[in-house]
Amino acid sequence: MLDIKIIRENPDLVKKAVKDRNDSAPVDEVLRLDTERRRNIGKLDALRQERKAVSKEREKAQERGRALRAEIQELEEEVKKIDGQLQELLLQIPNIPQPDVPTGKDDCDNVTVSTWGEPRQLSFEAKPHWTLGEKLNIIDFERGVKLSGSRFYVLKGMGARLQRALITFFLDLHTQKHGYQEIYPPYMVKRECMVGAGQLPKLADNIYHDAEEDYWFVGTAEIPLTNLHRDEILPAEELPLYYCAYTACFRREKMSAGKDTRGIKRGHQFDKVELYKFVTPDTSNDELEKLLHDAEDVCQKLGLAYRVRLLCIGEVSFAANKSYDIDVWSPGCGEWLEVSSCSSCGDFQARRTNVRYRPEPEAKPQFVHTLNGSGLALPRIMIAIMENYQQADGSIAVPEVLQKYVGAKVIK
RNA sequence: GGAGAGGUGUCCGAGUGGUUGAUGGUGCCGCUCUCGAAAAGCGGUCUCCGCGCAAGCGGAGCGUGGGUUCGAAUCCCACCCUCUCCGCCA
Repeated sequence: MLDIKIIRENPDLVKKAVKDRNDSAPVDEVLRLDTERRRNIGKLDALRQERKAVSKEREKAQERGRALRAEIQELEEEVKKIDGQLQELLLQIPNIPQPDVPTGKDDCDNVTVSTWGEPRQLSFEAKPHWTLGEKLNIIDFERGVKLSGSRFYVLKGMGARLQRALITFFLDLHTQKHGYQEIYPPYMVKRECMVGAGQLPKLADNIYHDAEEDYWFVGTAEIPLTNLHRDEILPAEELPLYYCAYTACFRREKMSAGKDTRGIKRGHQFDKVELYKFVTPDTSNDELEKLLHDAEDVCQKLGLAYRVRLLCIGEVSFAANKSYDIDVWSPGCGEWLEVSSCSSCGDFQARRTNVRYRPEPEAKPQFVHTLNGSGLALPRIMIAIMENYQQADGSIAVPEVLQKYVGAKVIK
């Protein structure tokens, strides 16, 4: 959520951001309601002031009191209505991109800012992971479909083991080497958490939801982590806070119907280790770079070639003001796989969740800045490992850092 | 799910219709005292909204949302959460 004052004072800046994102958020309507709201609050406060004075005179002024009550109630309802509308619209306005975010509308306009390693050349014809997975009997697509339908699969034996090894490896690396605290959050959260993280109201179509209890299934650990300190004023000395969390992630993938239906690249359920930071505003730019490096480090330790892309405005997600993607090359399916997306959200999420800190002991509380990044997404990295480390006989060599976690040097 | 108890400021804990943002203690900050520290004393110390360049002025907030009243932390209704016991269960 943006500061209403910023919208009030820089309407053109906000409108440009909305337009560049191909969004249609109603900025003018927000401005109109804001004016309306302030006018009514002025009136209301004056009436309440009078009520206070009148009520002190006890029985003497009951008649005036009754009239005031009616007037106040009417105005209160009006203000409440306007407030509700304003709030609803405010929640629809996306974050304003940072100045160094390139213009553009799709993948083609993203800018590759760095690369690491050489895309692997195999001396034989690379097989896609779905072929390798079935041959090795570590991914069972048929039974996944039998249990839950399309976009589900079952990991078996060393497949399940490899995934578990990766999760543990990621968490160990981030907690022991990068300074993150491990969190195990709920996978289902309240509606207000979805709103806080910026998933609702906009992305409702893509979220699984239990209507009876109004629980919402997380599509990323970013959601519970964003809400971890909801309505808190954090002591300045506790910042920055670095958290990492492993969770399952659930996504309806309605927007991507028919896309990536083969293999394990895009399922309704997948696992991910997420990195999340609460920081002071002056440090958030540096923190984004550090976050990116922490995610890159995982790829490097796994020996996977990758490129880092700075996303253009059209590709930056609703709550973010700047994002980098990490794409890993995978020779089997022959594509760059997005294994991580690292974003800075400024105070956008902190406003929605009301997370603040006090810069100085007596100072007024200020909103913190938040950042998030995958570290990393499991299915994509599984694909990359299987396809990059495949051998001519169809077996898969286990990257050295993973061997102690997997308990084997080769999956065959 | 059933029965009971309870939700007030950093925390503890008063307050059951009328200057109560809210007694008191505690914590925190400043000052006094001291060679220094402790103790003691004095003062300050919540958040949000509106108006204002600012100083400041006004409004709102006692789990949440409604209601009664000239006036509600205090009365009424609904819901949420915590604790204890019972039931059920990984």
